[in-house]
Amino acid sequence: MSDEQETRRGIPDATVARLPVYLRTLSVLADAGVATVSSEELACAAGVNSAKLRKDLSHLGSYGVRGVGYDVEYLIYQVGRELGLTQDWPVAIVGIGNLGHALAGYAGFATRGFRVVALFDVDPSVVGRVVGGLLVRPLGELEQVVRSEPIAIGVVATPAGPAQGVCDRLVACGVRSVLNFAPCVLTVPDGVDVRKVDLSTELQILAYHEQRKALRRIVQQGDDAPRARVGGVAQ
Amino acid sequence: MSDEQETRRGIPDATVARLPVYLRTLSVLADAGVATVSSEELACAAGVNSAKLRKDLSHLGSYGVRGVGYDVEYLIYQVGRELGLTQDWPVAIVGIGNLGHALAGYAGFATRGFRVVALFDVDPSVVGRVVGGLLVRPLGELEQVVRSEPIAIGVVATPAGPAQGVCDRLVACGVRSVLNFAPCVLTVPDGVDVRKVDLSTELQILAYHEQRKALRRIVQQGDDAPRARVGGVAQ
DNA sequence: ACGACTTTGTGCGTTCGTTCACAAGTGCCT
DNA sequence: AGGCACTTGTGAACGAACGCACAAAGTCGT
Ligand SMILES: NC(=O)c1ccc[n+]([C@@H]2O[C@H](COP(=O)([O-])OP(=O)(O)OC[C@H]3O[C@@H](n4cnc5c(N)ncnc54)[C@H](O)[C@@H]3O)[C@@H](O)[C@H]2O)c1
Ligand SMILES: NC(=O)c1ccc[n+]([C@@H]2O[C@H](COP(=O)([O-])OP(=O)(O)OC[C@H]3O[C@@H](n4cnc5c(N)ncnc54)[C@H](O)[C@@H]3O)[C@@H](O)[C@H]2O)c1
Repeated sequence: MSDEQETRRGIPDATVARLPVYLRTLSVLADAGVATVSSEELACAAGVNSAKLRKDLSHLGSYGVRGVGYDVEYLIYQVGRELGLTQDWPVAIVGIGNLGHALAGYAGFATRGFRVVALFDVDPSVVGRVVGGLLVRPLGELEQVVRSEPIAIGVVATPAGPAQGVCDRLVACGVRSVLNFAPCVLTVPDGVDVRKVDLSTELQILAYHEQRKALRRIVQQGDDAPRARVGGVAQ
Repeated sequence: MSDEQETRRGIPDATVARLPVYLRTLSVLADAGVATVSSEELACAAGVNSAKLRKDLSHLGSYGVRGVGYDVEYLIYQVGRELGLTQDWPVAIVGIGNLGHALAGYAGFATRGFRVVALFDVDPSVVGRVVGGLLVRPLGELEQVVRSEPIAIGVVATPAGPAQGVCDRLVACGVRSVLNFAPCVLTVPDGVDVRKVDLSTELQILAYHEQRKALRRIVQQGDDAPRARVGGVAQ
């Protein structure tokens, strides 16, 4: 497998999704003063299989040393570079409600090359206020601001209703990466990436497994105190 | 495949992860007064392939009618039942900071069978306050409350440092499903499910693709221009 | 009653991802 | 220098998931 292939084809999605986990784990190790780490140790700390970790890292190049392991600092640099974290990515957040407030004030953004540079909302009682050190602007200024600041990533934290419209406006201004918190499917043109963070979905997946575990327990033992009350159906 | 097999073996993970999306899409259709829907229509609205949708739904049983489609209300009931949403799942949130506030006040919880029944924090300036209609309790009361209320799902919204400790205490009280917002890997015994919501990871994945798109654009800059524009392909 | 039409449910080939197992490479110790 | 202990990187087998394509099964109009 040539380097050119790797560059052209890109890294498998499943691997890309795990790189941030490795990066965070490596940072913890670095802070603890660890200089080198084996795939076994790192995999354990990251909660994955060690063969998978080695294969993942092999997509970036041969940065390990056989018989020794990986140099923590060097690997942090390489993973960060692959993820594009050596650049500074300007982020705009639209919808400064409960969630938007939390996002705007989140320190975890800045520590990894992401910089929140603009906040937007339509609510007159929110517009003009300062949240997380930034002024909340009226939605009408979106086009102007997004075009002057080179916004790379748009975060949609509005209710589901206006989400598609907001997304369309972001895309029209050249934003090609969107992080969506609204519980709806966003349709975008080719070349634009959307990722969805959906709390309800996560809870429902947990509920499925929880129900399954409860069911199995009943089948096996016949008598066990249920942890959930059977109640009214909520839509 | 027999129904018993299906019940015993469970539904593929990939399918379970999509069921909530179908459910939400169906709810929107129901609110719009749509009585029946074809797999093609529903798949389009949910943003998936129609064959995939049919295969997903086939795991629940044969609830469609050939030549017609699926009855919206009936399918909502069946999907909800499979996900365990006919039950009421008591939820506890630990860590009522920026994010915890947003979660505690989130209406989307209640509408889907999840009921936040307890909030915990260690910060004296937060403990005792009422957030989202609920009293924030000191962490010391966790064991007592989680055992008296039959908490099914624990949400960890503390910083990464105390997250594992909080998780351990929840698990020790019988909680077998945990939703983790802290940027760290939680280790739990067998039989306990953990799902992680990680904003930084999502942003980093977007950054990877963004960098890739920028790179490709540079490579192609000398060549023909037509590819540069973002096309309006409907999907 | 019947045929044309619509749509589901699924068998099957393909692609993608995971895991095993080991050869090849590296450092250390004698 | 040479053997030994350790670890990486990867070929290969396996398994999960996807999507095409189509037969079976139903509806609807006449
Ligand atoms: N709060 C949570 O814990 C949580 C969890 C999961 C998902 N969500 C989702 O995240 C989104 C935001 O949640 P929230 O709790 O912050 O809701 P919210 O109602 O508190 O905030 C929404 C904000 O968006 C603003 N807004 C409305 N229309 C807008 C528009 N067209 N352009 C710009 N801003 C607009 C509103 O003025 C408001 O400030 C919702 O879609 C919600 O379903 C929230
Ligand atoms: N705010 C965001 O947008 C955001 C986004 C992604 C991830 N996160 C993560 O979610 C977590 C919470 O974020 P936040 O912004 O709300 O942070 P925060 O500092 O505002 O809130 C943390 C809360 O946890 C409480 N806490 C600390 N130790 C505790 C313990 N042992 N037991 C119970 N409570 C404890 C603190 O008193 C505080 O109220 C963090 O791990 C953060 O990295 C936050």
